[in-house]
Amino acid sequence: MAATSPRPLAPRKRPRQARATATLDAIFEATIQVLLRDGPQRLTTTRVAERAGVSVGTMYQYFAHKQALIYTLNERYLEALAERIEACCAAQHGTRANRMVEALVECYWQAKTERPEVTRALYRSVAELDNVALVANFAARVDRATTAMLASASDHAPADLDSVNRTLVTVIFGTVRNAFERNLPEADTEGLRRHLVTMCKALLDQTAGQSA
Amino acid sequence: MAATSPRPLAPRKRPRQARATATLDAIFEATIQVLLRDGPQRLTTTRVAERAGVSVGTMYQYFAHKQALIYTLNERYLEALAERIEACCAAQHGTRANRMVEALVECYWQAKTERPEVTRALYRSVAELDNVALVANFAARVDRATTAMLASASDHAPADLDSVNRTLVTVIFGTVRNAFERNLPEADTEGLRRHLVTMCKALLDQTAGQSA
Amino acid sequence: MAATSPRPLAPRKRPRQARATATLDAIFEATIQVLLRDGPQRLTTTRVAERAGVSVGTMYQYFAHKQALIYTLNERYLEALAERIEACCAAQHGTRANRMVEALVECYWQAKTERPEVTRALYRSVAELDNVALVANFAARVDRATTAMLASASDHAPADLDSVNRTLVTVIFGTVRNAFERNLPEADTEGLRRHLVTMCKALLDQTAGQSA
Amino acid sequence: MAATSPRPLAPRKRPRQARATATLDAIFEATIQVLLRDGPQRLTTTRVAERAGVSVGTMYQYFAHKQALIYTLNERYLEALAERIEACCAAQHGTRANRMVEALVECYWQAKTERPEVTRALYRSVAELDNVALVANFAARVDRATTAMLASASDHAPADLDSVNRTLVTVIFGTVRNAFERNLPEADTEGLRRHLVTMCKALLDQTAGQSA
DNA sequence: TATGAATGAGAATTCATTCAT
DNA sequence: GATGAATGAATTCTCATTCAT
Repeated sequence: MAATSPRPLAPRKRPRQARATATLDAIFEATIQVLLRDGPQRLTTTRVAERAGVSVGTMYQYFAHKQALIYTLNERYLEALAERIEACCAAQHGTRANRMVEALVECYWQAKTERPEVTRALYRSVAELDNVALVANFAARVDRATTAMLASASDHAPADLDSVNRTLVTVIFGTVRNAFERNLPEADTEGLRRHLVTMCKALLDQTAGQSA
Repeated sequence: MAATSPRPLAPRKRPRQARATATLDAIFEATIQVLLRDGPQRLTTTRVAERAGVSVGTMYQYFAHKQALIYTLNERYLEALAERIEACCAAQHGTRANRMVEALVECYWQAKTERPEVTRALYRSVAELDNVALVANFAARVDRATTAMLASASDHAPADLDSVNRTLVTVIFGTVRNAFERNLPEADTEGLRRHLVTMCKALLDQTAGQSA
Repeated sequence: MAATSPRPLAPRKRPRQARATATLDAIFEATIQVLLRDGPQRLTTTRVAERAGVSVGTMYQYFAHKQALIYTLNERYLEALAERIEACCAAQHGTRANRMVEALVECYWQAKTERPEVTRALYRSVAELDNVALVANFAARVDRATTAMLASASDHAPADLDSVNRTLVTVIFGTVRNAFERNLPEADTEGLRRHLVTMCKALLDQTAGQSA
Repeated sequence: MAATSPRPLAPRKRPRQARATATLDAIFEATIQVLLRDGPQRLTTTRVAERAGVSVGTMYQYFAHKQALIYTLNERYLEALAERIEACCAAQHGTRANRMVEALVECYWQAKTERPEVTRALYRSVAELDNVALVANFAARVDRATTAMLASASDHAPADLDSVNRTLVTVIFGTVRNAFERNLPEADTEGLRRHLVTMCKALLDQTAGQSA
């Protein structure tokens, strides 16, 4: 593909027609399928196109190069995830901190577990690209949402809100990822999640400046 | 995940001569260097060989294929890490649970942070291969060590030791990984770590069956 | 024999466009040329592609691997040869057995001698692959054709048709191959052929059950 | 190996000690085994050495290069075969032509069938090298022996001895080879052989100038 | 003399990308 | 626009041969 450097990672065209959207969706879905079936090594443009039922040429109408495809796929996924988290946070505004943490864990866990293979596939594909910007951007968005949520807690005002927030997010996201990596059985997963909530609440308790 | 064909991943020959051991070490080190400098995409056998100062042919005397190289590299790393954790756990036998957790976090954090670029490089390279077995093996070893440690605690006997142990390990390892992924600045890292210890201790407190 | 792994030997894609058919033909012809010029040892994919005036990549669009190319080349050749023999046999239906044998020797000899270098090249290339299936298939087809022909002879009904047929085919084909291997001069070839016919007729005579 | 051209194909040293002879034998036997197990494509010096229980280095003490090994192997085999045929011919001196032909077929068939896999392996390996000289030399030797035998027949003097002899040899050798290639079952083999003898005798009959 | 580690040219194969139809 | 054949640089991997020990 056009080897201009730095290469634009966004999709070439914004879909205007329904047909284009359908094609894009098919391509994204195909990418995930290939990732799952063949692994990141065998994720080739040809395979994706074939699976998506379009020609390679068509794929190149939508993505200037392969990296752009993977990038956009992850971007899309993180975008949806971020929105979900934002919604969850917004919904908890003004409630008690404990409920907030419960909701956050629930929301994230749920989002990751709905289509576990997809989660797994994307975890692997991210290693393919220079994802620093992507992840940083996602993290910033999430931080903003969770911080705002926590700040609105009716019963809690930690001494260092940012720090506590960062810990919560890092611990929750990291734990979920590790659980995936270890391939924990369903049974163990449930206990882990309860423990995780417990631990988060404990952090809130111990970092509470003064109750409101 | 990836349907890697059942190719043997172990190294082809065990080094018999001193020269061979040196060669092997050079190859491993070179792999890490290339991984750091060029990223997993540009990790080619030629590049590794060149950097290691040997010929490609030599590399293939020791590794049946590229995957085997990456696999063995990770295996080696996890082996060393496991040993370190085992030593740490052994050293804490019989102490109080709180100290144990502190030591575990300290040990793991330290191990990962000593050569952060290496850690990062390996985190990325491991996505290249079918690492289920590798990770499972490492996890089992660590679980054994930490469980034994916790069971020996002078002041603590959780109702469900295995479950608590699993949570602790998952949360600690996951948090560290996520911290790496988010590329947290040194300053924030310190606070995160203190929080993590706090949370782990809290879990121990709340799951204590009866004090000894 | 050789434990060739069960890789599909059929061509990867059937040509759909005229361009593709031309490409395929060029590749086959180039393979024969390289085989003749450089021998089976120097039959490399690069050389074939170059000679065919296409890129290596193109070759790999049509053949999954080098073996498949050689296999298909031989298959094609044997296919044509079988058709020729079948036509010859069909043309002799109902004639006298002696004429049949004459025709068969003539037909086979002719087919092999038209482009002797090609014949020689293929005899050598076939050693490269696990040709059991190929040869068996060809043999079965030929056996069917010659048996049917002999069975229709107006003047002859051997006690054991199958056995006689097998001998005739084996002797004729084997003799021709050996003549090639010994690199017999044109002059000697003529006599050999006459003798061969004589011998085949003699076999018919001596195995005749009863004349019709 | 030393790339002098034309390269000497004979073994580097004539074995003087028992040890050397044993090593040579092991190498030859290993070559055949590898040929059978892995096919001519995978016949590598390393594999042969390993199978023979010697180092590659040692192999290169005996053969200047791989071609020399294969060449010598075939040479050895053809040498033994020629000797056998010569002995057989000598033993038939002065007998009747029919007996001669019977003996020749019997002898050749026997020699090829004793270790059929070896025969098969060598048939394939010959394609690897420029065997014209080798085969020509063998053919000449055999021709001399069989011609001399036939010339001594008590009951037969063909008009054109050379021509008849050539035919006999070509037909017999070719038929046997083809039988191998077709992988004929034991049962069919027996009938084929009887037919072959019949045909050879018929040729003698029909080319007899005058009985002695 | 024997060994087997090292070599590196050369072969097979892959795959992102282009472009004529 | 869409297609898919063609491209060829880049990559993996092989193996005959050498040479220090």
